Amino acid sequence: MGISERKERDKQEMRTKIIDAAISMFLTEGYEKTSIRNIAEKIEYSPATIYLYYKDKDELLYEVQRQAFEKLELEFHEKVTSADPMERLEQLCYTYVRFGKNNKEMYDLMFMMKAPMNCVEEDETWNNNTDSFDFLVKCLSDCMENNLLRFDNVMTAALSVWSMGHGLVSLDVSCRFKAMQMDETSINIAIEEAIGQYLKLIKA
Amino acid sequence: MGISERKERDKQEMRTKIIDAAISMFLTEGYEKTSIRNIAEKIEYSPATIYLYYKDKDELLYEVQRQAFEKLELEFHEKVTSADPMERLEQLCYTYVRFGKNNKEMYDLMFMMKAPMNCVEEDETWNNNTDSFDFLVKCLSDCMENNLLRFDNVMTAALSVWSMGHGLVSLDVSCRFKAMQMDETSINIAIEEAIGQYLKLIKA
DNA sequence: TTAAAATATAAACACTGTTTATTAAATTTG
DNA sequence: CAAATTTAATAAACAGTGTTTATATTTTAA
Repeated sequence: MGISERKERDKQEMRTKIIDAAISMFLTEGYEKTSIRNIAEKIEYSPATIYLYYKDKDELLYEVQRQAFEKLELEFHEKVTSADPMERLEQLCYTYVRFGKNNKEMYDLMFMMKAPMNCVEEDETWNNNTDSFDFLVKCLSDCMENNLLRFDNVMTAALSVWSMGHGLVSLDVSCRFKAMQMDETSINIAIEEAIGQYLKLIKA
Repeated sequence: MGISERKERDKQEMRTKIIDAAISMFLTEGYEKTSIRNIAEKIEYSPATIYLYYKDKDELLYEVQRQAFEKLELEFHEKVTSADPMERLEQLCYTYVRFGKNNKEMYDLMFMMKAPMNCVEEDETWNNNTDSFDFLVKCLSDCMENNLLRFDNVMTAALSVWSMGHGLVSLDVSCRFKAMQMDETSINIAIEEAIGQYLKLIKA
């Protein structure tokens, strides 16, 4: 029965073909400005064909998000290498913010896009990013077990650290730091300073 | 020459009619899902008429943002009333976060929408929100002049405080706290805790 | 080789923001 | 007051969107 296996391979190949085109276009043009027709044109298939492999445009986004979170997690495992818990936390924070700044469009798809989150729904779909989040929680627990942090609740700690990191990145990604009359390099410096400062503040 | 004045009044009235419809629809349905045709239908005019009063859909958004920032500033002046600088900072932080949580769709238009910021352009358009930001800077300066804060640079301080506040609100608005397996009330409590915690941390 | 199943697509539907040519109304001028 | 002109509103069209359906085309099974 090699035939049905080859068919399955072909199907996966096609899905990959589509998602690769989608990724590259989402990242260069953004989600909204990328149309199914454009993706279809890029892979030289008709628009309707895409709907044989993905339910709708949102499902393309979910898959892209999945891969993006994989990439973030990989970055964590590559860059958060210290044995010292506190040093690990520092590496984690800098890695997170730099990941956002180096992959702005991707960061937008992961953490800022509101459209397909659909606050209401129950969603199996959004079991994403828990890995990365768990990574943070683990790191914070390690610090707090050794009384290295001025937090008394791990979840509040995680919420705080994440919010600080996300605040810095997302205001930058959405260009809101324009409100501060500073040039780009000054802002970049200030952002790194802010992280360092924050890390000092939360140290016990 | 009362005629041209009445015409000017009529024109303003029409602009108000349009923007009021736009606001209410942006806030209930969101910017993307609100169409010019829907707005036109609501005010019982043809879609093309709107273009006689506003250049395009983005210009509607800019006007809505302007009014939203006015509302935030008003809230600041209403709720940030203490004479004590440090107490003022606390009031400011809580006011900001609660404003975001009570006006999620509006907060999205103000601080999260990427579309019409157009990072590149020079924009006179985006002289918004500087008032609110200046309010924060003033508040922080007052604190720091009295050595009440563990910051040594006002701009870094402003960047940090804003990022923390924005991080908390925007992750909530965009439903990303779903990654933490917590119910809504727990998250709301944790957010308020995080602010209190942060304020303690930055106190000298 | 023919019948059946899987795959791809053209065409259509109901939308979108925006522009243009046309019509209707209000105002100014002779 | 009537005619000419400016102003205001719109219908219709353009080029685009996500998505569905009915129609080929190709591949597999009998």
